[in-house]
Amino acid sequence: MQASKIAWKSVRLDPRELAISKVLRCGQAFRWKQIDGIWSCSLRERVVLLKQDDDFLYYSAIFPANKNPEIDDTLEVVTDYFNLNVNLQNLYRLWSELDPAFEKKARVFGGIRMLRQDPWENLVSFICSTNNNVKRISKMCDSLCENYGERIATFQGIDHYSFPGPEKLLDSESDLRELGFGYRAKYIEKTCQMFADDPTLRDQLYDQRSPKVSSLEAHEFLLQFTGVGPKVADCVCLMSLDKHEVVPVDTHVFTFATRDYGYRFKGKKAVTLSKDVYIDIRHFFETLWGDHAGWAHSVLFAADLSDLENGVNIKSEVTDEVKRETKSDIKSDIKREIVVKTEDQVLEDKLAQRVKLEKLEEDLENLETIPKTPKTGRGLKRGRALKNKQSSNKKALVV
DNA sequence: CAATTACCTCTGTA
DNA sequence: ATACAGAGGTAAT
Repeated sequence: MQASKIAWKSVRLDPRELAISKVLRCGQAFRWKQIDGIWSCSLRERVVLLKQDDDFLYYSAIFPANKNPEIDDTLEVVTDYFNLNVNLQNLYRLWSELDPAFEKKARVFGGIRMLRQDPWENLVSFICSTNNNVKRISKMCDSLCENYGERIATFQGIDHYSFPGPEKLLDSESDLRELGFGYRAKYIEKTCQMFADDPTLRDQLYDQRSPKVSSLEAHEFLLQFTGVGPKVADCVCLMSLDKHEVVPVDTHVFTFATRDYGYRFKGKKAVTLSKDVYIDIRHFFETLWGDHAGWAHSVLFAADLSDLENGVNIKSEVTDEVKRETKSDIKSDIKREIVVKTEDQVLEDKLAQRVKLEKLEEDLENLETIPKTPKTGRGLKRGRALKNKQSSNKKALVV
C-alpha cells in the first residue's frame, strides 16, 4: 500500500502522440508494472509513475528514502525516455502517405512511439529476448533487477530495483541458469566479462548514440558481444542508440515483408532469413518509410502481437481495450488532482513544464495546419526528402 | 562461406 | 492428461 498520496503533475498530451498502455507493452521495454491504470518502473534512481487520460499525461516519482533531490527532473526524464520531442502524428501521416498498408493498421494502433531506453538495459534485455516470448523476457528482466539490482522504492506493495550494471553480473551463469535463463545465462556472463575486462567499453557503448556514429558502425560495435546477432544489434541501435531508421528484421517483419508487401529476393519468395535477405529486407523497409523507419516498424510489430497485454499486467481495468480501440487510451476514472510540495519545486516544474508545453502545443498547431489529404503538403515533401536521404545512407550500409 | 542444427524454458493448444 | 510447437535468434558445426 502507498503510505502517502501521490504528487501527480501533468502535461497536456494527445493519446495519438503517446499511448503508454501500448508503448509499454509492445515489446520494447519489459519492466513496467501496471496496477489500476498506474504504470511504474525504476528509471534513473527513482520509481517513475505514470497514468494517462484523453488530455493529459500524469507523472510522478518516488525517490529512495532520504534521497529526495533538490530539483525533481522527472519531466525531463520522461520526455527523454519517450522521445517526446519527436512529433509522432506527423510521422504517422507521412508513413500513411508512403505506405497504404501502414495506414490501415495505424488507424487502430495510434500513439505507438519509439522509446529512448538505457543502452545497457536495452542490450541485456534483448540478449534475453532471443527465441523467447515477451512474458518470459519480462520475468527474466525482473529477476535480474531483484537479484542483482539495488532497491529503489516500494510502490503498491511491489519493490522496484535498478537494472544491474555489468559489474554486478560477473560469474553469474550458473545462478542465472537456476533463475531460468537457459542458454542465455552464458551470453550474459560473457558479455559482462567483456565490460569488466575493458573498462572503456561502457563509455563506448553510450558513445554510439552520437550522430557521428552511423547505424552501421553501431551495429558492428554491438556484434562483438556474445548473444548479439544482427537482429538484437538492430534492436539496440533503434531503441536506445538513436538510430531511428533501423528496422530490426525478426520473424514478424520477415512475415509481413513476404506476405503483405510482396517482397522478393532475387525474384523469388524468400524462405529462410539468411544474412543477405536480412540486409535486403531491412533496406526494403528503410527505403519505404524513411528516416524514422524503425518507428514505423514498431507500429506494425505492435499490431501484429496477438495480445498486447502479454499476460504481464497485474490487474487491468482496460482489458480488451486495445482490440476494441477507441480514441481514448485509458478509461479509468482518473482524478485530475495535482499535488505539489514546495514553492521551489512548483516554480522549477512550471518552468520546465512550460517549455515542454510550448513545444508540444507548437507541434500540435503545426499538425492542425496540415490538410487532411495533402498531395503537395509538408508531410509528403518531407517524406521524399527523407526517402532520398535514407537511400543515400543505405548505400554505405550495403557495402 | 552458406546452410542447418542445437539450444533453455515456459505457455498455449490439441 | 501428456505431448508439442513456438516464442521479436544466435553460436556452433
